[in-house]
Amino acid sequence: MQASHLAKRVGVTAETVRFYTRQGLLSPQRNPANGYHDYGRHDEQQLNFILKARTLGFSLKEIMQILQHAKHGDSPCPMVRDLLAQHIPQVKQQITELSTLLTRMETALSQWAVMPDGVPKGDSVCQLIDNWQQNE
Amino acid sequence: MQASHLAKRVGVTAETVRFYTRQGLLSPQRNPANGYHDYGRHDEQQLNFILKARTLGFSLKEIMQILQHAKHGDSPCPMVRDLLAQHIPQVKQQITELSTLLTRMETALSQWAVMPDGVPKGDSVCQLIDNWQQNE
DNA sequence: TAAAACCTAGGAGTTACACCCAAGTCAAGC
DNA sequence: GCTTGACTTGGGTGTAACTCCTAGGTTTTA
Repeated sequence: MQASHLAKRVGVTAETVRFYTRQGLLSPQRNPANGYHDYGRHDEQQLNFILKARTLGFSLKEIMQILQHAKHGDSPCPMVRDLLAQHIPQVKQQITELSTLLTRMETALSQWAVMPDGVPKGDSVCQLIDNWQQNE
Repeated sequence: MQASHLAKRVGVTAETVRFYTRQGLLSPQRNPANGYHDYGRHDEQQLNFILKARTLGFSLKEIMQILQHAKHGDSPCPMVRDLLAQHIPQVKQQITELSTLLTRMETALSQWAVMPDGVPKGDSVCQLIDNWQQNE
């Protein structure tokens, strides 16, 4: 199976398949006739694994480690649990930060609604921002 | 004023000051004696502007455009309002995506609590992920 | 005077791809 | 047999906002 064929089957671009291959996340055999990558059932399974792991927030680097663990015959499951447990507070943190940012943005926009535009003068660039106070 | 001095005054690292300078966001004069950057009151004002804009979610590229607008003598305020208004739905979208991810992660973790670790066999890498269903 | 602490320009590393390139391959139609 | 189009390959670039590092020059301090 060629890269684009596998890509279509699992619903990603051929670029992504080639990228994962270059990164060593997929290790297809070669077609000796032309040197093309030859993806098989195992590669498709592994690609699906990668995509599910991505959906759960694992990075490619982490997925690589999981795959290598598994190739050694070790159960990667404890590592997978640990990583996921570590990710959760990080995602919460990101959500908190973005929520704070959103509030800040909405507050600023509503404050600016009643402020006039100004022409830059002196060291002032934009009075909306220059005079904006970070009151949280 | 040297980079590290300005950096301390506004509360960023000297690296950041140098980075902004290289990017053209700051344009300090030069000390003719040694070729060092010489930051003045205007640069400090502009750096504070950049940092406030960053706090409001503006990218360096956008800040660059705002600064260039202002340098032309045009009021950047309408652009600033527009950009901020455009950013708000994007941030909301990010929050939504992260919240979905968080739910997915927490659901998986709790489901996995009652599943045993498995040793990789056949084309299976990690049964936790392999058998994980994306039911949302 | 020598070490410590600064400065400079430039390049690399971070993430997960997307896009582009030149060169080779292959199936189809004429 | 030949062209055309669609594929493949490896390798390189670009993305955001820095941080870190290098090599070489400068300034300050003991």
